[in-house]
Amino acid sequence: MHAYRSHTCGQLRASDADSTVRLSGWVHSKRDHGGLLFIDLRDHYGLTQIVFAAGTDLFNTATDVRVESVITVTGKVVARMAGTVNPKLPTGEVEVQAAEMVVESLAEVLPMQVAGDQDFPDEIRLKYRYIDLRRDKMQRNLKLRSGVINSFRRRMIDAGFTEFQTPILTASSPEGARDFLVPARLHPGKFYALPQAPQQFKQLAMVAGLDRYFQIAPCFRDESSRADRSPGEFYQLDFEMSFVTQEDVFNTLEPVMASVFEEFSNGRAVTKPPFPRIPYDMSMLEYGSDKPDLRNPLKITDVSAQFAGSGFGLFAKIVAGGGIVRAIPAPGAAGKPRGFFDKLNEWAREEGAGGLGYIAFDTDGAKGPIAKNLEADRVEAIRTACGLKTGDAVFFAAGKKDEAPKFAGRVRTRVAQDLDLIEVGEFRFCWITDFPMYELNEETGQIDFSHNPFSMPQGGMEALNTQDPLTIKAYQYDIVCNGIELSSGAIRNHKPEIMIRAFEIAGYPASEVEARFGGMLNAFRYGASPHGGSAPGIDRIVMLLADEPNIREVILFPLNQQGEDLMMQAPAPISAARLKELHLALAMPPKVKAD
RNA sequence: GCGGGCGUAGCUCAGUUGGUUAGAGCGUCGGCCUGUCACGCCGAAGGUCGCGGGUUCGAGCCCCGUCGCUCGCGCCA
Repeated sequence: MHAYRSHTCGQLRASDADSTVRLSGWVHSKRDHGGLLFIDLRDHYGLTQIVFAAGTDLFNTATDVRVESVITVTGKVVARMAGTVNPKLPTGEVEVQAAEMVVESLAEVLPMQVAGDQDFPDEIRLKYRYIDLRRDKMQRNLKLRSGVINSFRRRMIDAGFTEFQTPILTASSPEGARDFLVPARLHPGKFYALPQAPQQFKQLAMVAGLDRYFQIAPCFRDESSRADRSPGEFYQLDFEMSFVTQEDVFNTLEPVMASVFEEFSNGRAVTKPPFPRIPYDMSMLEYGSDKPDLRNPLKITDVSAQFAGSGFGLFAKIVAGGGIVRAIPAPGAAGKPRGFFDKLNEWAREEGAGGLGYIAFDTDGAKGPIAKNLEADRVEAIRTACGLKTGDAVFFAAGKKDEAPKFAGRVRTRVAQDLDLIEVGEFRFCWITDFPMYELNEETGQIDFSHNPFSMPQGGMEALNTQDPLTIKAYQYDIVCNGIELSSGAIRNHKPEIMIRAFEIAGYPASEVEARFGGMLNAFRYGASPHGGSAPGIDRIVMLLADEPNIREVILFPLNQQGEDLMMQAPAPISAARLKELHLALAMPPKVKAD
């Protein structure tokens, strides 16, 4: 066995000239000049140019080695001649004159190229992920991911937290998503669930007196993927604290989050703590979303009153029928050509809205179909309510009470994009607070939990017993950055009697609560500290910092959108013998053939 | 489950109003080249235009169906 590298491919500098070195790595690119051959040798640390002189066996061997083969080269480091220095490479002042070469591994013709910046389809990238990962961008993203996790871990420990591991084979948790299940061989007909989050375990850790827990926790949910949501599995910075109020949780996480982002932001501005706290109701009104992108300066106003009983019959009718009208400002848009407004109207129809009305406040008065029919004093009232001046325009999202606010939010995003108002290169954080405890299920007419049933209701038992359930808020909060929800969290309900009452309102009898969550309820009967926490998503944070539009770009070996691993061929059928051992029988849907 | 986009050489893409033998770059193979660094130059191979059906004298292009990938909705408290 020969010796491998004495240096990495990113290491050599002018000061190393005249020393003899040995480098190992991948053939990144070859430039064959007939009598002279250059190879850029690549490893995790960088590129170094190797020179092969003509007329030797070594030269012929090197000529035949395909790109992405792995070689070890021994030779002398020489300073490059004037005019041949490559300023783009840190090692560009030197090159290695090859004297010996060992071919460690020959590469066949590649399904995708590593050098260059050509794009390849995800199917190929995922099937040959080990080649895709050789590319510079992927190496940088994964190093960033490691750095972010390391930084979180250090800062959490510095903040007095201790890291613990919670079980992977566990029982179904109350997160509300579909579980991944694992058959229990020793218990026929029974299944483990993979944790959707370590929710109950971290709460039990608080009851155990561990005071401040955190974990870089793997979580598993059997739900559809999105660009910012990987199918199946993801990682959270899961943490929980005893004897804290909501403000204590905010004050603990904010400096950790802000400093991790500052550490890796590359000069992009980061919101300084304290982050803005926006109550859920206000967020839905002003931003039309519970995860507002604060880089977008536009704010929505409710103008239902201005249209009630007005001359603009369409909106007047909507308001009379219990609907609402929201106004989205479009600063400076009054001068835009008719096509600008038509295009948005067409977009709104594609979005399923009736259309997108507008008023343009031009120098010679209010313009547009709505302004023609709406009384002048009402037009002026809208202008004032929205804080608009001459030259501005305003769009209207009108509809049902539960639909119009969200549509207004999409209009807000779209208008800001079209007017180029979103400040890129910034990280704008906020907390969304005071989520409703319950919501009305439109289909069944019943009252459901709107978020986490284990949150403490604001007002406690008294609120549960005296208030209209739909007006009760929870100590439940989200942290949002640039319109992306990084995490939900809550002050938990640690009182069994309040929990049973809270479930009773949502239609669950005490017996069922005891049956499903008896473990945790019991724990709360033997002395439970009040506690709360949160769990920011690691993948999304790295995605934001890496400025990547898709979460797969920051995951080592991601699944595709269908939840398949094209490289490892998962999921895969299992043998009849294994099925028998697990006491399972398949009942295939008619469309799918068992393969 | 539903909707949008895409599917042409190994890869990225072009392909006119439906009209002769479907093109380019990268990659591959062969040849030339001693200072390149995405080297350059010459040449070659490589195509079931995702699949099936239809319209037409004629389909990569139009229509219907279907499959795959992707983005979104539902779902994800």
